[in-house]
Amino acid sequence: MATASRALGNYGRVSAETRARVLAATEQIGYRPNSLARSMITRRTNSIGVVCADIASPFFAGVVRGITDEAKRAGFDTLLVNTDEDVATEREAVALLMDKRVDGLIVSAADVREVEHLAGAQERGTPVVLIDRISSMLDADAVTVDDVAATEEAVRHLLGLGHRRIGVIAELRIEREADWANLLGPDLDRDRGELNASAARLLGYLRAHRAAGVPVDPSLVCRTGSYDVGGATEAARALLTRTNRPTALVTIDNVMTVGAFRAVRELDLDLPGDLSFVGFDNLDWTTLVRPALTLVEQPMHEIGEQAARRLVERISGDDQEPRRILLPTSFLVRGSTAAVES
Amino acid sequence: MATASRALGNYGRVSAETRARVLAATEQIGYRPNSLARSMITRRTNSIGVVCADIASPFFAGVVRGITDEAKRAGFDTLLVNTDEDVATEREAVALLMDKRVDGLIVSAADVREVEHLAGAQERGTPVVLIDRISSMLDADAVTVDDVAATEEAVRHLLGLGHRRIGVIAELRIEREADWANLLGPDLDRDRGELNASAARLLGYLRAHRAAGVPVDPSLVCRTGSYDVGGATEAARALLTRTNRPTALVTIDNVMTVGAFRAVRELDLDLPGDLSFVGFDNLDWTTLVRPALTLVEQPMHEIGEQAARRLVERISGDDQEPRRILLPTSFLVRGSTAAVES
DNA sequence: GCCCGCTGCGATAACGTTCTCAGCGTGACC
DNA sequence: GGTCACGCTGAGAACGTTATCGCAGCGGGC
Repeated sequence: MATASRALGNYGRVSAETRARVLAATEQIGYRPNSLARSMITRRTNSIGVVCADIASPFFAGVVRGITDEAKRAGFDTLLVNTDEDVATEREAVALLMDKRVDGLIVSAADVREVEHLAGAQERGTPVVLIDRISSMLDADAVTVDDVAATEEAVRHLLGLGHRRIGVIAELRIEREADWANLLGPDLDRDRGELNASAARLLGYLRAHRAAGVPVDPSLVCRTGSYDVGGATEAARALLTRTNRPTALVTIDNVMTVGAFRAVRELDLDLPGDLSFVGFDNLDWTTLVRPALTLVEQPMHEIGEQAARRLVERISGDDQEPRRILLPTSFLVRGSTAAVES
Repeated sequence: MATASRALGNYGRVSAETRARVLAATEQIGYRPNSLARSMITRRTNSIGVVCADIASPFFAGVVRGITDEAKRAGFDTLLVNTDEDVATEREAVALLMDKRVDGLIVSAADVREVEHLAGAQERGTPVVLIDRISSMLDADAVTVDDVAATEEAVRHLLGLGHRRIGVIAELRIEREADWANLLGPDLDRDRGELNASAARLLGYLRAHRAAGVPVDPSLVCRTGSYDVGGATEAARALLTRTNRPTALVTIDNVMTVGAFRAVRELDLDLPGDLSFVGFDNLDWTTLVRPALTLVEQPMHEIGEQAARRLVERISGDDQEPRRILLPTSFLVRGSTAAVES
C-alpha cells in the first residue's frame, strides 16, 4: 500500500521494477485514487472557490471563464457561487466553501466594508484574492481594472469634444448615506480602497471635471434605485427628459449601459446628434447597434486569469505583501460620441 | 465523539440534555465539521459537476445560473468546467469530477455520439443529466428545448409571410460527412436523439418547408466553418452577397445570430425591407437594435433549474425511466421580419 | 570477518468523520 | 427480587489515502 502510494506519487524510494509493476497493476484495474482521502491527509483539495455577484452577467461570465482557464492549467478546479451582491449570502457561501476545504477564494465582495468573513478565511490559512473591487479593510491581493482612470479618460474625451453637461448613470449602493455627500466632496485624491467599483468610476468622472476646470452639476449624477436594467432605464429616462438635459451620457458598467441605452431608444434620441453616449464593457452587441458604441473596455478574461494566477501563487506559499493589480482599460472611440453642436 | 456526532446529525438516540451540552460546546469553539471526512464515510459530497461548452456564452451563463440556484436550494454546490466542445477535454473533465466524487453530473455533451465516459459515470453510480442536447446513445435524463418545434415555428412564420427563399446559418459540426447528406434526406421524422441541437434545429427548418409544400434549396443552408462569430459572419456574408439571395435568414443560436447580424450590418441591408431576420435567444441587446429582432426565446434559467432538479431527484434515489424534458420556446415577433415584397 | 551505511519495502499511525455494537444503568413487570 | 427491555453512551471500526519509521538485506571498507 505504502509502496504503491510512493510509486504513484513518486516520492520516497521505490525501485524501478516495482514502480513499473505498480503502474501496470493500477492501469489494469483502472485504479483512480480517491481525492477525498488524499485531501484529508494532504490538506489540499486542489479546488478554488469563486464567489461572484451573478454568473449570468456577461462581465462575471467572462471573468470566471478566465479564472477557470488559468485554474485548470494549474491543476485546480472551480466551485462557483452567486451572491447577488448580498453580504449575508456571501458569508454563507464563504463558510460553505471553507467547509469544503477549498485551497483559496476569489471573490467580488458584495460590500467592501463587510469583509470579516474574508479576513477569517485568511486567518484560517485560505488565501483570498479580490476581483472587481478593492477593500481597504482587507489585506488581500486584488485584481481590478483602473476604474478611476477608465471613466476619467471617457469623460476627458467628452469634455474635449466640448461637452459641459455630462450625465452619469451609476449604481451606487450606499452603505452609509453620509458617504454619498462625501463622494461629491472635495477630497478627490483619497485612496480608493474603500470604494466599490461604481464609486471609483464616479470618482474618475469627478476628477476629469476638476482637471478640466469644469464644475460638476450634482444633479447630473444619477444613482439608480436598484442594480438592474430597469432601474438604469428609469434613471436615464428621468435624466434625459428633464429641462436642460445633458449633452452626453456616461454609464459605468454593462448593466447600466443596457438600461440607459434602452431609455435612449424609447425617447428616440439620435446618437450622437442629440446625445453622446459612452458605454461600458466591449460586448458583441455594442458594434451591432447604429451607431456603434464608444465605450470603455475591460479585459474580462485577463482579470480572471490574473486573479487565478495570483491565488495559485499564494496557495503555493507565496507570502509577499498583498498586491493590487490594476489592469488598464481601453477606451474605444466609435460612433456614439461626437463634438457638441454649438 | 460518537455521541457528539449523533447530537449534531441528530440521528440515533441522544438525551436532550447531552444534545444541548454538545451544541453549546460546538457553538463555543466554533466547530465546523470537516466535510471531506464526512464525505469519505457518507459517500456523498453534496456537490454536483457541471460541464458545459463555455460559461462565457450567454446561453450557458444563463443555464448555469439556473443550475446553481436550484442546486443551492437543495444543498449542493457546483463545480464548473468548460470543454469548448472538445470531447477529449470533456472526458478529462468528467474523470476529474468523478475523482472529486461529485454526486451527479450535468453536461452538455460535446459530441452526442461519444458518450461512453458518461455511461461510465452512470455505471459507477453517478447520475447524469444532459442539457441542450439529447443523446440516443445514453440512457439519461435530458433537459432541452424543443429544438425542432422552435425553428419549425420560426420558419412557418416566414413562409406565412410569403418568403420562399429562407437562408439558415447553422453551426453543424459533422461527425461523419455521410450524416450531412442524410440530414437533408427524406427521413424527417426520425428520432432526434442522435442529433445535436443545431442539427435538430435544422430539422425544424426542413419540416416547416415540407409541411408548407415548399421545396428546400440546399444551397441556402449554410454550415459555418467554425463555431464562432467570425465563422457565422463569413457564412452569412457569402449567402447574402450571392445572386438570388434569400429574402429571409434564420439563425440557430445566439452566436450565429451575432455573426449573421454583423454581416447584415456590414452589407448595410435594411431590415425587414431587404431581408427578414430571425434571431435566437432573447438577449437584452436584441431589443436595442433597430428594428428589434424577431427571435426564438429559450428559457435558459429554467433549463438549468429543471436539470438540477432532475439531478437532485436522481441523487436522492429516484430510478424511474430517464425522462426527456422538452421545454417550450417562445417565438417573439418583433420588427425584423415582414411580408416579402412582391 | 565484522560493522556501517544505504536502499527498498512493509507495517502502522494519522486525517476527521459516521456508524455499529456492546455495555450499562434504570425502571417496570412478573 | 429477578429478569427483561429500553434508553443512552462510549469504544472502536471503517472510509482511502499519505507519511513516518523501522527493519531486512546487501555491498563495501577497514
